[in-house]
Amino acid sequence: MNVRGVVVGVSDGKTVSTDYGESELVEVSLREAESAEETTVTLWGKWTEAGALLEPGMELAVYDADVDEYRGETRYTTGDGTMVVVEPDFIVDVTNVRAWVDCPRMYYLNKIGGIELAEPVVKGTIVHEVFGDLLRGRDVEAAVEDRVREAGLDLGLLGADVESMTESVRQHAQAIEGWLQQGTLTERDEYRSEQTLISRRYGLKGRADAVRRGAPVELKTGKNTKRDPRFKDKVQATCYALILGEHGETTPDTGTLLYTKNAAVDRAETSGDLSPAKDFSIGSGLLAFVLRARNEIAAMESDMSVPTGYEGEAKCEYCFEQDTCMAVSGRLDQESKAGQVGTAVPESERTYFDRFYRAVETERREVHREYAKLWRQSPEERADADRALVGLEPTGQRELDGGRWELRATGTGAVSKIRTGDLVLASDGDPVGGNAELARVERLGGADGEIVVTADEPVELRRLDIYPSELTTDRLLTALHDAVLTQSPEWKDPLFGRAEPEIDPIEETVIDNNAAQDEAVRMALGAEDFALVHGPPGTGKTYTLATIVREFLDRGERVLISAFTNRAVDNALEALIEEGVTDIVRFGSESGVRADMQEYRLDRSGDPQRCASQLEEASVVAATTASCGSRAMRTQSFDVAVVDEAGQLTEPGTLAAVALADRFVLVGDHQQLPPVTRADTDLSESLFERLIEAYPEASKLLDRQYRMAQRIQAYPSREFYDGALRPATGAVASQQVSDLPDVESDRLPAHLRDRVAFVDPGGTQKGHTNPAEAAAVTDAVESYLDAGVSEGEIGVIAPYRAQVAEIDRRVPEAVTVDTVDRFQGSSKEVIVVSFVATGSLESPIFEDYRRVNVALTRAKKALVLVGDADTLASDDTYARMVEWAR
DNA sequence: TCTCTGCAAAGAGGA
Repeated sequence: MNVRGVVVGVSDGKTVSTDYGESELVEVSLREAESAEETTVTLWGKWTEAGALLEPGMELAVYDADVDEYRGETRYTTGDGTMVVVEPDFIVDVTNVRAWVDCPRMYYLNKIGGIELAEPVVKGTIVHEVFGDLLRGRDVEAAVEDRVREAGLDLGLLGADVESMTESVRQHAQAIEGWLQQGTLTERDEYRSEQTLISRRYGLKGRADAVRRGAPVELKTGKNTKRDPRFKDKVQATCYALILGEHGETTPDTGTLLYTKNAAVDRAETSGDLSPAKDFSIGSGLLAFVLRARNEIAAMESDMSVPTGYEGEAKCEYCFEQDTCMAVSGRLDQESKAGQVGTAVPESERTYFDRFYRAVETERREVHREYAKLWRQSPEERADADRALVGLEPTGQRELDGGRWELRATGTGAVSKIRTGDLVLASDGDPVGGNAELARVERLGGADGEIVVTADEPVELRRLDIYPSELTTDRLLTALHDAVLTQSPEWKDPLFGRAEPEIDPIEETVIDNNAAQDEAVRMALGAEDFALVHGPPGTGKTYTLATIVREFLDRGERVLISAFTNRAVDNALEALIEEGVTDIVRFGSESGVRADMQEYRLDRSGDPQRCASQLEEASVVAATTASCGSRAMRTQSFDVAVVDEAGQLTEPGTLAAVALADRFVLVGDHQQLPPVTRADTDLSESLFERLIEAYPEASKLLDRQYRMAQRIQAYPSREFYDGALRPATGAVASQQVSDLPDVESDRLPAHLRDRVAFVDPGGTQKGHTNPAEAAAVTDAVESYLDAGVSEGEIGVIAPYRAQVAEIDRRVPEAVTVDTVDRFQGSSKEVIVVSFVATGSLESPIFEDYRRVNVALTRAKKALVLVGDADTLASDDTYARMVEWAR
């Protein structure tokens, strides 16, 4: 029997005499998830360790428990083959179990500090890729050369020599080949490389290097002359065996570790066992052990405590990370088995670190909840199936040069969040238990409805799921680590309120036709610590940013340009190029960078020296904040970081960029959309907003807007900018649709002749759509088209994606229809907004008034609001908006 | 049923 529920209470452990001698037991009372009834589970023997980890409120799953009838009530007890899982919804990565078994503190250090760029790591990555290539039947020489080439930037930053790296990788590859040949298995079908494995049952995920006849194979590029694999390596392979057992009919009873460096060890000098491949047997004891280790991690993460190292058996004197461990322990004043060195950062910084650490980890839990959506199979459970495209019909697959596969299918035409360029889980219909591969979306919803993805292995393409990645959360932690632990006290002073930011604006005028922009530039150039540029819609903040960057460059400074989204980074670059700056390196993935910026993109493959010097010698580097946290970018330092759309960035997200520089300039608008987070935590407020409130004198408001007619900007200015916003010129103030070529405003219906109009079609909200509003929006759009406004000059904004789809069906294709969130940053001559809500404004989407600000301020010459006037009037802010618009 | 973008991930070493 399986039982799962929330822990209500845990008894003290006790020792009892049984037929088999003395035994330990712990009793756990659970409220069952299914029945909501209370029941008791008795944990025996080693499973009592789980009892020690449990706290009321935590979840527990017990699989294959024995059932007892005790005084008429059903009780459960662990027996042969029972598996106990603490907090099963917390998805632990297999490599983390490996690190934890080695030393729990190592797990924590890896998490907060990331793994630094180092030659063994880069070589390891290359050899793993070659391993995959060989399993897929690729020629060794070609694979080695290609994979070394691809690591060009990393190798260059390390100053590594290509020839010796290639030679070394070749030796490792030969060890792999030797192993492949000596096996009796020759058919490729027996192998499966780099398989993504996700366990719902045990709360585990990972990528097995290879699976051979259903058993895990792990590649290690180190040497091991013992006969047995290293324990932590066995643990890793056993985790994969556990997951494979869940998905297949049986749990594999052996695993293989492949130590490829053994092949290069001089036989004359070593007496040990130099065969690279070492098999080991996987018994029930080891399977239960790895699960208990996984449980320890899940329990520790549940209360977010910090491991000390005493939890494990590791000997600090043998540990390569001993120095790092002591330094981190010292700086954060954490208890540590290795001890502490150095002085602790001030208490306020430790509190700050802790506060944001918890916020990021809370966010991580929300990412984990998205895994649960992967295993919802039935249509009813797929209520929010916009995270997946299901019911695809495979239409073909072919092998590409370099061993990857192109997979094709036709879709059902359903809408989802999946977009071209996304990393997704491509599967045969079951992303968890079936055949699934990480894949890249190459094409989506062409005219023929065909979907094209590329993956390492062929899969019958029947379903695509968004792959919940922890990359962002991981990088927020490393940014926090870098800022708090490695920056100087002086750098941190104003961030922690110990000193006012110093600004000595430069004297000379830079922008002579806009006083606020000019002052912003002069402040930014004269900032000792940081300066803040507050740019409401249409105030030329991107131009101001580009001018700031150009001025810094003229003074010989090295500048980092960053923003949360690729789009914002590319926009900033575009403005900089217009300023005549072209000595630029755009750091980012091919799919992320806009087509017209590809020529500036750093090619990370090729000659190491060339790759590295392109990055190191660039006076301007542009990257998203997520990329700023990458290993390569963390090796770089800048005089100044200039961050655009800073109001959209979490505090640690901003730190990822600014921690790479001596000083920084944040450009943004905290009255527009805040950072996107899943959980409501300290991450919801941007660093920009915090600093602008703490140090208004370090900020400059750009108060002249070049976008909206005066009639349009009136309400947003009053409501969101204390009335400080005004049109830059008379022409801006008085613009109207009849200014557009071939537009005759007398052809517009009377109610649309004003620059701002309100239409109440009297519809009813249905789910997240309102068909009557969609029709009214379409009418308004048609009216403007009839009056001569061209399709590309009209935009439609709705709060929900469902309504966006509803409207999109009805209007010509060249009319842009999108959610508020995705419209931020752009503008149109004519904007029509659909509010959807009728009856009540009780939806979180209406709570944040900044969203309305964004919607209204996209319009230049005409703005039409379509909504239910009575409903909107039920909220003061919206009531004022209706009054203004009517 | 709220909105959303980033990211390949996992990769090493030795008493």
